[in-house]
Amino acid sequence: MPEGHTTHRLARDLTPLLVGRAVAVSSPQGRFAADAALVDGQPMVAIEAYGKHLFFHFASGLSTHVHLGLFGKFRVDGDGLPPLGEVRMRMRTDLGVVDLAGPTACEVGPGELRDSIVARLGPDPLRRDGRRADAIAALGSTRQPIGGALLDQRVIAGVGNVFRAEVLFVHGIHPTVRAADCDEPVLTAVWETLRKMLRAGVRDNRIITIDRRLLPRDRPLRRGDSTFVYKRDVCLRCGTAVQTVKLAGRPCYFCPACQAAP
DNA sequence: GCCGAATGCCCAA
DNA sequence: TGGGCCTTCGGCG
Repeated sequence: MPEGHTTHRLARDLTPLLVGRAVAVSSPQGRFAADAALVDGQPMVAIEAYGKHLFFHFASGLSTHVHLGLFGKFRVDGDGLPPLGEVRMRMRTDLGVVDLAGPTACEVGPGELRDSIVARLGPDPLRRDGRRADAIAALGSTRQPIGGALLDQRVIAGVGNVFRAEVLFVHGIHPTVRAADCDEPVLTAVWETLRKMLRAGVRDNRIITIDRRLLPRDRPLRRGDSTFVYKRDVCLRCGTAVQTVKLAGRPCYFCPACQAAP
C-alpha cells in the first residue's frame, strides 16, 4: 500500500528497532548482496522518509535507499506469518529482523545519492520542510491537467493514485482541469487536504479518506468503504456511476456529478 | 496453471 | 506513449 504515508509510517515504526544499533545487513535473495556488504555491521543513525522514498542512514555516511514501487513490502519478524517471499534485504539487530521484498529500488550510496533523489522531488506534505508555497507555485506554472500534476513527484512528493482522486473529489475539481487554471485558494486547500489525508494515513497505516461530514446524513456506510470514488463503481456521496480518465498514464477515478467538467 | 490487475516509475522510441 | 520490471492474489479455465 505504498503512497507517501507508508514510508513515513515505516520510518516511525522501524526507528526503535534499528536506529542507534549496529545492523547486520544481508540479502538472502542475492540481488542486494554487494551493496549490503557496504553497510553490514554499521550503526544506523537515522531513518528518513521523503515522499515515497526511504533512506536508512548509517554512521559511515552511506545510506540505503529504498523505493517500494507498487509491490514492495517490509516485514518485522515475530508475528509468525508465512514467508514474505524473496527477501531482497534483511536487517538484523539485537531487537529483531526486518525483511524487505519486492522493492523497485534498493541500493546503497553516499550522501550525494540521497541528495540527487531528493532534488527531483517536490515538497512532501508530511515533512516539516515541505513548503506549501513551492507546491502551489509548481501547480500554478504547469500546463498539465491537475489530475496529472498531482501524480508528478516533482510537484508534490508522496501523492499516489488514491490520494489524487480523493483530494480532487473533496474539492469538486474535475481531474482534467488545468492546474494553472485553479485559483490559488483552491490549490492551497488541495495542499491542506492532502496533508490531512496523508497524516491520517500515517496514523491508520492505511488509506481512509472518507469524511462523514461530506456525506448526506442518511448515506449508509458499508464495512470496507474507505474512499469516495477511488476504485468504486458509484460515488459514495451521490451514487452516480464513477468514471475514469487516463492521466499521467493511469486511471483517475472521479464522479461526473460532484466534479464539474471544465 | 494462466492472466490481469494493483496505492509506481524508468526508459526507449 | 508503451513496455518492462518488482510481486502477490483473485478469477477464470
